[in-house]
Amino acid sequence: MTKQRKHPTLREVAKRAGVGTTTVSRVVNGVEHVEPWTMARVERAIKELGYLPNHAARVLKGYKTRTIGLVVPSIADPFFSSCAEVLQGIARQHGFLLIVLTTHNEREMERDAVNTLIQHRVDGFVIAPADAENDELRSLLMRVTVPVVALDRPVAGAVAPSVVADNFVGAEHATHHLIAHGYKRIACLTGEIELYTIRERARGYQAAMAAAGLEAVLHTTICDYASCEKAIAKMLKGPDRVEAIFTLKNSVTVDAFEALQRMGVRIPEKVALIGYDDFQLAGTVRPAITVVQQPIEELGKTAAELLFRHLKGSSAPVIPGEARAKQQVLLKTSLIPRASCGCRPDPS
Amino acid sequence: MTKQRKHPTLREVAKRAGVGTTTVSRVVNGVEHVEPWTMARVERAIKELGYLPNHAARVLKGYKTRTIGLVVPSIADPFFSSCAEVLQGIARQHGFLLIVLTTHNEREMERDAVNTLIQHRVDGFVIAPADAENDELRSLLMRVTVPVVALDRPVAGAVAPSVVADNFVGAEHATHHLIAHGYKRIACLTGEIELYTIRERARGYQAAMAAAGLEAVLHTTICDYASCEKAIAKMLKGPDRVEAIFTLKNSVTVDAFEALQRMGVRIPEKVALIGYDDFQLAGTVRPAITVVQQPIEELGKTAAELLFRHLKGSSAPVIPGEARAKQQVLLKTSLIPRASCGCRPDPS
DNA sequence: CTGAAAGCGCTAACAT
DNA sequence: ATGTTAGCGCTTTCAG
Repeated sequence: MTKQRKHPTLREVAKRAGVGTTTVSRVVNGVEHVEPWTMARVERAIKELGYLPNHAARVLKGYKTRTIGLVVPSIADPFFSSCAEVLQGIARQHGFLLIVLTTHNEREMERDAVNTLIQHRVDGFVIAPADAENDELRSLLMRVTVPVVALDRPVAGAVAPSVVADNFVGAEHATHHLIAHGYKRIACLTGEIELYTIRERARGYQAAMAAAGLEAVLHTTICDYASCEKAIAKMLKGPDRVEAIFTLKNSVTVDAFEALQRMGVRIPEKVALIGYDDFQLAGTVRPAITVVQQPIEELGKTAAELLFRHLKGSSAPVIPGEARAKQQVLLKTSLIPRASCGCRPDPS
Repeated sequence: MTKQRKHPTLREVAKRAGVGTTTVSRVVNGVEHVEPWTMARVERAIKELGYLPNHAARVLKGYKTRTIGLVVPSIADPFFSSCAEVLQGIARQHGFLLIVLTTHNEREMERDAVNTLIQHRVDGFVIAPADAENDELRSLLMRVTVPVVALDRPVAGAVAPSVVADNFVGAEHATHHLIAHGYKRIACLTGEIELYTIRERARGYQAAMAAAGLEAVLHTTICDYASCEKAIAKMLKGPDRVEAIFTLKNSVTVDAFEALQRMGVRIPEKVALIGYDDFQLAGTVRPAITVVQQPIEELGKTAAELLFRHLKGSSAPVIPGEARAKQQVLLKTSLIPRASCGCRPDPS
């Protein structure tokens, strides 16, 4: 019952079919100039041996690897996993494989990830850089000779085209919305302020507040439920009582909602709430939470399409670094008005 | 400003360092017997050229690819993306890469995925089979000479070791819990009954009902909010009014909750609810939803560890198919009692 | 301690 | 229409 221990090679197929290796290669690659009869025998041999071409050998011969990479902070994060899903789908359509690497927003892991991808000779990759101002990453990317697309966060110096959501305008818009409701004291809660996206959102909030002549109240150190509850509890007492809260990331939105609920603070009557980023039950909880929704699928799709456009276009010699198209795509977010901002009286 | 267009080769490094290719290879692979001075020069050349070994060439020489695959229905699904995250992390610890392939539970895509992985000569892979009874997959897996681990769903015939949660007992337990609360008419709602996991859960529900001498009311065609609401509306009227609902998958749980809420049916007073699978806001909504929680991280971790144990162990010739260890790991689920089952009076 | 050379499996001239 | 052959970049005996 001994099965073949090794993968059959093209030569073995050739021998079995009684033909030369070239012929087998032709059949495998669907090239013409093969007698139907020969072809049949070769195909039979292939089937019998369960032959599958050795990818490494093909790559060594100069073939593309037909593999792309995705470098993201985390794949468990719904945002990035959705992007990954889209990217994987499009890659598959093109007959490409997807290698996923996570960085947890650490520069070192990011560098390793990119190097690994280069070493594996991927044909291109998509990356959500931990830090836009990372010089090491920039120069690394500069030397890369395959297409690279930045996702969700740009790379400074236009080293690669990028596809990002308009965090600034999204946050500005949400803040505006709160202001239009008549709230004056609007606080903004977040953590991970070191991230590009969060910083942009914070800037948007501040800009909207400044434009309305309102004082910005920005807490950037909310890292868990406890810190969130504490911050909110403090904001709710005293003469400067906050009337509305704008949370800049999903986890903080949920924590804030939970805290408000536990403290028995009615939303939006006592405090209004808007969160950045939509999530599964945002419309189901009571009150339903108003959020800024990001075009997640579209981000992934656009990045993928951009990548493959460069991939297909660059059968001509690839241009590295600065000469690359400096395409920067900025995608619109949308405000999903639900109940928590005060837009509608809580529905039945 | 012309950058090198191609990747530098080992030979180029050798030439530049004025040594033979063997020496460079030794330095790259950290083998001894290299004069410090020679080593220094080689390392300098490597740095200057930005040399990274060509993975394909190494593989062709018989190296392992140090790559593993993951074949799952969807990577956007929180369950599988969490598994993917864990797997990726463990792979990285071992210096391995992760290739992700999605099947959408379609046999054809699954077959293609496995073939692709074989072709890429991955060192092993984890797969969540669309269908345990798929003969084609079974024979395909039989011929595979690298370690394979089934995740979340087993493969019939013990063709590969598997790591799955105990869906049957989990559902049985939840149903028991409802019965213990005194409910008699307990309905079970789900879709995708063709999936192994769902079928097991349905069996668990039926077993528990039968054991209690209760009549099972099983709806297996809930596919969206509308069908869910309709089914619930019907169950709520008439003399056979349902007292409790057990939903077998996340989306149905959420839909059921939403429907009950919209219809103004109080939970758990009018109808109790337990859902299979925990989710982000299950504890935050009011009433908080009682759920069967799966050990997601542990599933991923166990599968990964199993895979790498086989990977490391099998430096000895690999045994294909039936001879492989028929390890079947069954992981416990846990019931998270919250308010929706009637366990606690709604907390403040 | 170091280098020359063989060959992994495949494709693509170049014969025939 | 089909076979022969030379490498792709690397590791690895085997000699020096």
